[in-house]
Amino acid sequence: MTNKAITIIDIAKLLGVSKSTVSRALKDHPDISNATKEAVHMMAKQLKYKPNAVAMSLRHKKSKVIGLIVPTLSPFFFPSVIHGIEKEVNKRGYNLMILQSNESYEREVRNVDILQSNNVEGILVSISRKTEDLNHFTSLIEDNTPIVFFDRIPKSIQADMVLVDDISGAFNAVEHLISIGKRKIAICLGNPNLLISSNRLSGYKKALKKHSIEINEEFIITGESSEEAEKETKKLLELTNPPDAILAISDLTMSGIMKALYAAKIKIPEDIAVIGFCEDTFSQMYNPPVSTIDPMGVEIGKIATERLFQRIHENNILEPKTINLSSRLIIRDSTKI
Amino acid sequence: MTNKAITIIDIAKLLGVSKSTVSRALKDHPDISNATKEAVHMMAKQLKYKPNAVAMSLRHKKSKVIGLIVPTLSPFFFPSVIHGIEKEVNKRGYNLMILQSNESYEREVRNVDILQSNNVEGILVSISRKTEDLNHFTSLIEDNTPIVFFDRIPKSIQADMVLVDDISGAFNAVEHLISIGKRKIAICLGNPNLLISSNRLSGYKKALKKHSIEINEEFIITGESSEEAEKETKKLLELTNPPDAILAISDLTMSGIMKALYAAKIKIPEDIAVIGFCEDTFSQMYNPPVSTIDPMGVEIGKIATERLFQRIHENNILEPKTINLSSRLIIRDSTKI
DNA sequence: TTATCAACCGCAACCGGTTGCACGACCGGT
DNA sequence: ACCGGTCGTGCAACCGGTTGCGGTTGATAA
Repeated sequence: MTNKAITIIDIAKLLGVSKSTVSRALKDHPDISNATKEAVHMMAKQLKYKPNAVAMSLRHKKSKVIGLIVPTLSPFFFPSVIHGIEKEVNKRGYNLMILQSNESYEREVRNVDILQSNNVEGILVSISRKTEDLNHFTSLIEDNTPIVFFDRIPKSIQADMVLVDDISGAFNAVEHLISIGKRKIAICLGNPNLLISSNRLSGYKKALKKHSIEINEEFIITGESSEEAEKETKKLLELTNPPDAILAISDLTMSGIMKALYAAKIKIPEDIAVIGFCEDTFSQMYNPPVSTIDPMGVEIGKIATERLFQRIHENNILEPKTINLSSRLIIRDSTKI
Repeated sequence: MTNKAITIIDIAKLLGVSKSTVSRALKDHPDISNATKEAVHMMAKQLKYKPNAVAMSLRHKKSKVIGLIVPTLSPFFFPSVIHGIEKEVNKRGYNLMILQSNESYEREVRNVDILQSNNVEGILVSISRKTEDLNHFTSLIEDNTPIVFFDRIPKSIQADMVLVDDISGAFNAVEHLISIGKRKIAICLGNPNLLISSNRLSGYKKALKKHSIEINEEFIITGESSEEAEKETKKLLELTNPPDAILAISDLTMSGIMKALYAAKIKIPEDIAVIGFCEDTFSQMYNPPVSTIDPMGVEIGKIATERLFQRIHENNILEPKTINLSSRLIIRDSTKI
């Protein structure tokens, strides 16, 4: 937009009418005669007039923009969520402004400011690992800005939340492993600060308890990166009594686990069955394709966005609600005995 | 922002000064006395004043927003690019508005309009498959809007382009396969409308020619989806004289190829070596990890954004330039004999 | 002829900042 | 006492639209 863009004033001058007339004509206001309307529309088309969204945003305090804050854009989960969000946002004629917090509290606060400054009509957030203080969000809520948290949700705040039921997800995965005859079931966790870690762990424990399987602390390992997961898995394999199944908490850890198993020439699922919380696309890339409790990134994005627009359209007077998507267990060869 | 936000007028009233004074005080204008400045800053902090980016954008015709149009947000390539872009954009205090064309020409045109309407200061584009007519871009360029095309570039337009050298990438991949003793080399293409398909194919042919290997049309297959690639690969394997190496043109095709090879219990790389244009993260998920000509999504995003800011800062008077990143050949077990 | 009333359109304020210019106060020098 | 120059601040226009209200015109009714 470095060059001068066409404005309604240009049209008005050329047509010898006032800019208010042009404005009204362009939106078919009944006050304007058909002749004038047609002339204005013609001229607008001819000059390739494009309404200035910024000016309208200033006037209406409505920007038609939704803000999104994610901790990271690295694979695998958040890009999928964005995929789901963008579709819904676009469908409604809105646009998406994406900001990354990079797992930094300060950046997150700054990002909230930026979105406010830009008059976004609603905000979708997955909070950073470092975020403890929630003032930047509570003041947003007090300002009456529609907001929906997803996946990485704050523990104590009155607002909409969208997440998958990780506890039952892990529970089902472990029960599935038990159902195919596995009893020495390991779990590889990710970052312990994340709610998903503790939730999935508790689902894991719950399932073992139900089936009277003792919890073996040696089977609970942590791998925040693929490399770490690989290393820890190798240690698992060296145990005098190694596991016969592994539950991976994320795509990243799954990747490390599979590398370790490949390297050790473990037979999957005969020797060790494998299941993980993997986005569907990626879970099929392994050999064998791995069973998965779909983290449903795309769906989360979709549902969170739908809820946000509900808020926007109903003037933000809805009661805060937590939407718990039940996760989908997809069984593939890695757990088919 | 449903509630009334604090404006400089609020500050002005409370302090009994004019809004111009507040405006100048907030940006440390030398005309304003220190006493006034301090008072204003105090009050601003106290009221949690946030400047209205929309108003400033309207005044300055500068929005601090970069627009991005991609054909799709589905894995694998474009999310990586966005990862690279967002980092650079954010580093410079700008924000990113992301639009998807969904491979539709009409949506692409609409998206260009939207970005113009929002006064974005620059645009990054990877064009849709359907795009033949380029008027929406040429008029942008005539309007003097900084623009950089990446990856999916239009054939005839005077503008900056960023892409990886696919021809030499494919060439090097094939030479690498030859160097490990393979001569019956197949290639699995993707959408034939894409420049990357024809470029990578021509690199493939060039390498074969150089080493006096006859081109076998049976070895040139097409799989736009993973499933299609899988099916076509199976057909390859049933040939009386099947290939001893396969070059995959994308993550998606690689996924299908590997599935077919797994199913047929082909030994990789002994029976068939495999190499593909895969994002690094994903290429390591296979068993064995596959060699790859890194499509360098993140880097493309980074370089394209850097170039765009160069344009923005130098008033868009640069000569159009095509930046050809040379691709990186990463050798992993799938081609290690 | 004059009051009435649509139909059609323009004026001006507004959204929240920025900025050129003018203005008043105060100073020192002559 | 008068002039010139700083210093600090306010006025008002501007960015590009929107909109309440009021004005003009012509036709129709009284």
